[in-house]
Amino acid sequence: MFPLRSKEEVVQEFRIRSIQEATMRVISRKGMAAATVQEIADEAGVAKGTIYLYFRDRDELIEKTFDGAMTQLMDRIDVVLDQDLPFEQKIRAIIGAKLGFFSDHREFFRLYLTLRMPEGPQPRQRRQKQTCHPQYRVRAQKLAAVLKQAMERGEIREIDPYRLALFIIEGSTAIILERLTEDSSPADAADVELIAGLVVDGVRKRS
Amino acid sequence: MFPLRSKEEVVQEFRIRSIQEATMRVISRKGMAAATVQEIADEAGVAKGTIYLYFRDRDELIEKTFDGAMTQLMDRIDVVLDQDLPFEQKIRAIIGAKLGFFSDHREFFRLYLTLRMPEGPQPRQRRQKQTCHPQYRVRAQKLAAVLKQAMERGEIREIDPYRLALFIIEGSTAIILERLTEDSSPADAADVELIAGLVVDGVRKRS
DNA sequence: TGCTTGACTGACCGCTCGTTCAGTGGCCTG
DNA sequence: CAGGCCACTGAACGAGCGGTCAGTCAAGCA
Repeated sequence: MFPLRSKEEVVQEFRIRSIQEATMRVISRKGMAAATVQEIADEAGVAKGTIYLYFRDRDELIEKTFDGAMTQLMDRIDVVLDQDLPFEQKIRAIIGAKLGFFSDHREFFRLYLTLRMPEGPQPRQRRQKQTCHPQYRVRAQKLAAVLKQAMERGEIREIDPYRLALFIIEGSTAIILERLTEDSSPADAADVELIAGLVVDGVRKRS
Repeated sequence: MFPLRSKEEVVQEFRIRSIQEATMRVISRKGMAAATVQEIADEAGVAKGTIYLYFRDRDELIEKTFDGAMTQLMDRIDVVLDQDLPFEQKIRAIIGAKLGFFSDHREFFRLYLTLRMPEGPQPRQRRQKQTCHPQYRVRAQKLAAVLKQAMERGEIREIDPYRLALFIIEGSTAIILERLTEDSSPADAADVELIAGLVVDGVRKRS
């Protein structure tokens, strides 16, 4: 009979979600650098000051927004990575998960593009803090581990696993992002098949 | 006996080159958004005002700097694309050209990362103008045309050529950029071979 | 119903950075 | 050598931003 969350907590969560969703929309419209706190506030239907009740500063807002979405994506993929499947099916499942996620969160992609790049070699930037995450490398390493396993099992040939992981991730991401800019894309399954086929067989004709 | 360029022209060209090179260095250090005109001027050893003698504004400076480097890269690749070579050799040559270019211009990569992304759907941005180039798409289309040719000749199997082009470009770029962050990379030829092998055969074991 | 509380507001502040332009000094010309 | 020219300088300007905080007001309580 006791409510799990008090009324205040519910309101608070709602605010945070509203603001984060507005952040995603604005960034996907204007890009990361051009997204102002004022515009995010307008989009969320709150005053600028309200944002600072829930987030320390602009950087924390963007970081938390990104992390939230990224965690969702990672969770979907991790489920697949941890399953014990033959290589080809695993690739299909991973690509499918990724593709589905980007379809569900079309606004996310601009943010993703801006933040996935490797962190700068220099100690600190001025305008945007060290938001550029190591997550990207962690993800690639996780995939690399799976690929290495497949090599040890003899399912695929021996290639530098980390490079292979990068190749698969970026190659497939390119196609998935392309889908987002298209008016009408082929069925999800068709592009999953296309990418999986490329990874497995390359461009070589199948016999 | 008449000099091809007057003294003034030489000085002018020298200035422009100095400033553009400084721009690349600063952007590669700080990233695009955090690179200020003041720091670029300091790096080039001129006063801030001098930059505005040669470039209308910051956007033109960055755009011209990017275009210059990009044109060099495109020229290198176009030479290969227009040659009449069997598919595998062509892929090797293209990747080799790209890889060589990024080795020669390590500072370029940060700029490249920032600007290659697809242009925003919205009419105009605030901070940075519509600098995001269609060049990226043009390049992908050019490669797609070559791939289509190869399909018609029966050298490779039938796949959506544009998607295939994106996959190859982004996949290979990921590995090439990775090289730039490594302390010591394998020989150029080794990575060219790795990428070409992935494109041609995928991960399938060769018989 | 009057009072208290605190979530929310938005005008304001300080600061950064792109851009300008009056001033300077070195170079060429007559 | 005098004088004009002009590439160059950097202090100053103003736009625009992130962040603040005194004030507002609706909801809950006594």
